[in-house]
Amino acid sequence: MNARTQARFDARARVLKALAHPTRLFIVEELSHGARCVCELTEMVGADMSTVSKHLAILRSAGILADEKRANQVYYRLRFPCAIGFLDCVESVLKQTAREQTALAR
Amino acid sequence: MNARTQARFDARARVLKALAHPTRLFIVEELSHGARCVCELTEMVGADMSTVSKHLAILRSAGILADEKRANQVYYRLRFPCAIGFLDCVESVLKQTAREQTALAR
DNA sequence: ACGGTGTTTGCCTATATTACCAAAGAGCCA
DNA sequence: TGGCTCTTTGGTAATATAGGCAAACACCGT
Repeated sequence: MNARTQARFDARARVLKALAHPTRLFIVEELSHGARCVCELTEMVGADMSTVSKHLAILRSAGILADEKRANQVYYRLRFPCAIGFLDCVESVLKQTAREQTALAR
Repeated sequence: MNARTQARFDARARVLKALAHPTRLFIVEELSHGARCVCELTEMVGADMSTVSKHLAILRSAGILADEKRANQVYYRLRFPCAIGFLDCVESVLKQTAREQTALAR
């Protein structure tokens, strides 16, 4: 794998890594319904606000979210709705795996 | 976020985490062209075979790959071709980000 | 059974990630 | 301005991930 190829896959992996966390996926799903501020997301996630803020920063710097300041609140929104279609594929992996587990248990 | 929701997102994150590594993405792309044995992939990746084997094990246990023994070689194949359409979305994030970087540099 | 090839596993070290608390910033409004 | 709310940043400890080497395994062909 040459340097150029390596760089291409590094970039892709960076985006996926940003998504590869339960809390961040939850946030992405929630934002697919519309923009939310940090305090709303913190409430829904149920973790420390600093923790949620860091998760948001990770998603933003990966280019997945955009932020916008309104008064003294910061609203985040999803920049790539395809990130959701995305998760449908993940869902199909999970469903299939579950089906197989059931089959094995029989 | 209740326990049930948590579990749902944990499961999704597990699949994404399996994909979130440059070498593993490279493997997934390569396998989208057909099954390959560990030695072929090792050659292409250019890392230790034990390292590649571990990456394959991660992808397999996430349900993304299936393995099949032929003679004394193990062939891996992609179980979810949608994992590729998947990456198209990632690509769109990257392209957009690149475009913005260019705009900023002007 | 034996040697050889291909693959996986165990062990170890280096590095990365995560979560919380505490403190610093930012911006509104009285 | 000063205080208040919302958000981000820094520090830290616990945990997870990654890669290579060496050893174990698996299976073919003689």
